Amino acid sequence: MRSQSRFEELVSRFKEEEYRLTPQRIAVLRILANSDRHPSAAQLYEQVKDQFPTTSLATIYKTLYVLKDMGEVREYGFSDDDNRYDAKNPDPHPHLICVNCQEIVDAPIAIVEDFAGEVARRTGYDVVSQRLDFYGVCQKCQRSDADALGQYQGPGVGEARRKGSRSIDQP
Amino acid sequence: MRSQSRFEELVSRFKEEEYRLTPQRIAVLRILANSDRHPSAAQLYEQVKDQFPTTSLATIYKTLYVLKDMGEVREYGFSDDDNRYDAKNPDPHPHLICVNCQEIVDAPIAIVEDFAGEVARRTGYDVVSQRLDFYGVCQKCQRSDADALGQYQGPGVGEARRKGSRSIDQP
DNA sequence: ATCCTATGGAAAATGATTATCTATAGAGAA
DNA sequence: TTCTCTATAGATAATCATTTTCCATAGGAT
Repeated sequence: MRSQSRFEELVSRFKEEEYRLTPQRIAVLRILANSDRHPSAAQLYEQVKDQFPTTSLATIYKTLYVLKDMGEVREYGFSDDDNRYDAKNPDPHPHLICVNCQEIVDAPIAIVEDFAGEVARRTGYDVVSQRLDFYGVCQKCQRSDADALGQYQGPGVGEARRKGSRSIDQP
Repeated sequence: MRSQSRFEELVSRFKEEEYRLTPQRIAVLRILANSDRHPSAAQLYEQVKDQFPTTSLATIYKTLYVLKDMGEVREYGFSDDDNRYDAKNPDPHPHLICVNCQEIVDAPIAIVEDFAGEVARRTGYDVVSQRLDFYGVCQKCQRSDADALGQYQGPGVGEARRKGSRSIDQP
């Protein structure tokens, strides 16, 4: 399957760049390669701890640092929540973020390149990357929590949340 | 002019919602209404301090909290830098971010709605908001620093920066 | 003027991320 | 295998943006 090959790809990149492959790192790579949920460092930590109870958060961050350094992971910052990481597909691509269940999934949209080109043409910018996030209510939440949208009051409205409150901002 | 009326609009909103208009808050509102550079809290603080030397950062954050609560400011988070605020136009709209001089300006693009509609149609999401950031080299930097692009090595590549290092990530 | 409450300011608290330090594990050479 | 050497893991402290607390005071209404 594809995610398996992505894992092997990451392993190869580590060897290429002459980074050591430790069990903890392999665990992180495996989770990242198989996760399409864009986990946070803390979430990665929780999962790795199941296999290696003595692992520390620092190890997670160090591994992510290496991956960033190689360009194999993409880091997404949110104003109210901790960073999320996408190593399954580190190239920029649009995301869908559910304002109800907080899930982040990839948006199967290809028009992005045209859009970036249009921006470049109109502004004179040399566009090299992009970030496209769409906030909304996913289909599952539309069914199970029919008034989720009714409670939404517009961008930036509502209770402000602390940095560590495990929720995504900017609806 | 338009920015002046935006300032008055913010003042009216404060009165509407029965928030008190203190000199410090007025200073923050004035800066935000006139700034198209999406300042950080620290940058706002520096400017307000010129007029009110005893102002504290907490006051800035409290004022921003009120504005967020009213939906009159939009908060943008980056993984390596502090949050930026846009109260001039709090509705979601695309931004251009120069990877060289770090300036953030609005992208004069209207197609966004079509794009969001397309996403909604294809994914079944109830899209309520969006965030569109385009990273590139602005025209000024293309002229003054011709090899800025040559040094760019792709998304997520390069030195990782500390949270407080005054630079925007995710090129 | 008086009272009441929201606000400003200072300082402490919080929490994500990064840096430091040391013991150890990995990889290669003998 | 055994020995070296260096990179890494883990624990802990440090950093820094952001939030909270606490109290004196300013704003607005009566």
